[in-house]
Amino acid sequence: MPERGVAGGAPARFTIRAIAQRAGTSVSTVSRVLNHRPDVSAEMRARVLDVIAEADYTVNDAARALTTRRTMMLGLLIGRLSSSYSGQLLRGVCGAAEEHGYNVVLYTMGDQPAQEERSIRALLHGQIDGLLLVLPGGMGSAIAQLRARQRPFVIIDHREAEPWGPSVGCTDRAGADEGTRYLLGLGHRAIAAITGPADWQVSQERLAGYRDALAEAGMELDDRLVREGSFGQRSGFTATRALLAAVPELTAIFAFNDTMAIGAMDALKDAGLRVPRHVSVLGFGDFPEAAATHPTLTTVRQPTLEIGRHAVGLLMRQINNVPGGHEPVDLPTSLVQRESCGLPPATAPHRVAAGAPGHL
Amino acid sequence: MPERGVAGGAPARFTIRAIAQRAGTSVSTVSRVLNHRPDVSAEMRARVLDVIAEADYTVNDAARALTTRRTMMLGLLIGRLSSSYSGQLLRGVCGAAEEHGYNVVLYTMGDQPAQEERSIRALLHGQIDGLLLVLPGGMGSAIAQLRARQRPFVIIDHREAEPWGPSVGCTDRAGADEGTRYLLGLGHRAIAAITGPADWQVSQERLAGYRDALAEAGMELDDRLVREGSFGQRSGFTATRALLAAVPELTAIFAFNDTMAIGAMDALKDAGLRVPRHVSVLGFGDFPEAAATHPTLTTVRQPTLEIGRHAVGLLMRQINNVPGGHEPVDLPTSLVQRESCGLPPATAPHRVAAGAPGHL
DNA sequence: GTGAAAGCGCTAACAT
DNA sequence: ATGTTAGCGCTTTCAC
Repeated sequence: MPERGVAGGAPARFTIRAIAQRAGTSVSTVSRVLNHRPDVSAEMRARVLDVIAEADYTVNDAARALTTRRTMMLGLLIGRLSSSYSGQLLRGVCGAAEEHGYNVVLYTMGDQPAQEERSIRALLHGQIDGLLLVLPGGMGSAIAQLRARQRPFVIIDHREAEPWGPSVGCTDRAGADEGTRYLLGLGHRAIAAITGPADWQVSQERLAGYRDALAEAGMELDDRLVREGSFGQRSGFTATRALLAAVPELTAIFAFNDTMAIGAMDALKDAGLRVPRHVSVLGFGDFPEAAATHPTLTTVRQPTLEIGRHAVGLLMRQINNVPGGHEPVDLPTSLVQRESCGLPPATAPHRVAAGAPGHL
Repeated sequence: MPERGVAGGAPARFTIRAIAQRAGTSVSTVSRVLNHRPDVSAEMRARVLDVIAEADYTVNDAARALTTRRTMMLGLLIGRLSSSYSGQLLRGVCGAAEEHGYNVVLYTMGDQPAQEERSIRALLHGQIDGLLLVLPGGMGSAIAQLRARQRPFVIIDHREAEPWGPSVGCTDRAGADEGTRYLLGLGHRAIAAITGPADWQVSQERLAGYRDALAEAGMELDDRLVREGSFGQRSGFTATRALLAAVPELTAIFAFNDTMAIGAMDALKDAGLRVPRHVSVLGFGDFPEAAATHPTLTTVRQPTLEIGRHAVGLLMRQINNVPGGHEPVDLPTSLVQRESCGLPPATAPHRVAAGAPGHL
């Protein structure tokens, strides 16, 4: 419940008029100084600046927004805030926004559906100048509304069905392809995949890339080797256990994000297997913790920070009516080789020799 | 560089005046309807609402902010966005803000010092109605400025020197005390501590709690058992290695946050030691991943989400001129027992028997 | 219960 | 280079 009008808001402050009077000039001149306009004499500028400093004056952004029709605020609508992914994205978005003189308003979706309404309303109300949407999938109606209203928006890590709108993602499919080929190149043949939620577009793309690589090597996708995860660590753990039980001969696991890869390594170690000696683990994302695990995680780098930056750039183009920037963009992924992938063990299945089954 | 005035901003929309005309009434009546005022006849309200719906009208928040002197926006200034801690906090803050009809503007500090200036400027400019500050330490000048201007603010997880300002944290000292006593109760005597950065207040508090518990048990703090970490996973890993080398007889490690605890478990496993059979590990925070590690992490729960919620509550009181809420508040910590702590091994040092030194 | 009118503090023509 | 003035779209007295 909004508590509007409950009591007085901000304390009274100086206005541009007061500054003008004290400086013995007009409000427009003060405004010019405030906005760094060139057409003010040096001495006048200095005088005004002096008065401003002395009075400890600050402009009223609400008034400015009312006349300029710009709030200098961007919105960012995002779901699961807890993940490492979101942290990176936030950093990219905030950093880039700042460079454009913009601030970022955060809208979290929580668990409720249709929570995106708040952010869209804000955009429509002119509280923000543009909106960045991080959507796992669906949500077409919200997009349609924004499009109909012609308000600036950019979708992150998701591409709508045609007609395409402005979006920024990465080469998920090619990245998964490259990762899988890397594993194949090392000599692995039984490569398991722990996917993300099936209805997320990125999961589908990465699975397609995985399949591409197998096909290229003349192999088919083996259903026993594919498990659906939730992008959470626990799901990587349990999927790996199931995989180990069902397909003892596997020598590599490709987790479709780093968090699940960490869970997978946990499960492997727990089963008495060493990474990468017995089983190689490949992640996707290159989250900050990928470099902190032990062994460090080899992973397909998702340029999350750059995606955030790029999305802001596109949004700024729309806000400033610069042509272009309305088409989907995919930033390149890259393979980051660390310690968690190696040659497959000479003899398989090695599980038998390794012993130490853990408390399965 | 702000791109103000580069081109037209938002497209023209309906105004309250247009709605009034179409509904055959006055702007004030429309305003009353908009603000759910009771003094409007039912039929008039219905008529206005109809017109609003038909015209797809939305209020202009900038204009509203100008007259009410309220933007319905809160600021949140925070450093390291990548940590799990910040994700939890963001969720708490955003959720609580929403319940008050508020949105949250994010200000990240990045690496630059004095980056807090932007958020404070925003508060002073009336772009936000209040500011939440997450500060590791110091930053007294910023606080002083806010205090001098009488603008609403609340500090999170840090308590200023007297005169105290409004702040919300948790019982770090008591929590560390309880955690250490738990370990002592299990029979551990050689309990190592991996602290956070020495200049962070929370590090100091937790260290004091650790010392309290030892003192209570008639023990003194052993310098060899205390290592300074950075709250990052890697630092937990390296600190544990150093600890293992220096004090082979240690049977428990108390990491001052969960991230370092995870790094510690990694190092332990890498050295061929089982958790908790050979060494117990206790964390601090109860971050989401604490329940996802293997073994799951026993930890001192820091009510991060609640801290965020509580801070918002305090801020709202200030904004609404409700008395109180200007003193420091510490929310209670609690011990979450999971799997990573157990009895110390019967014979120590067990390292000798365990073998498998890893690639130290 | 409803309407008229006065701002909120700023920017941006337009004049000089 | 500087000043005058008309809004931006809303809320809010104050009349009626």
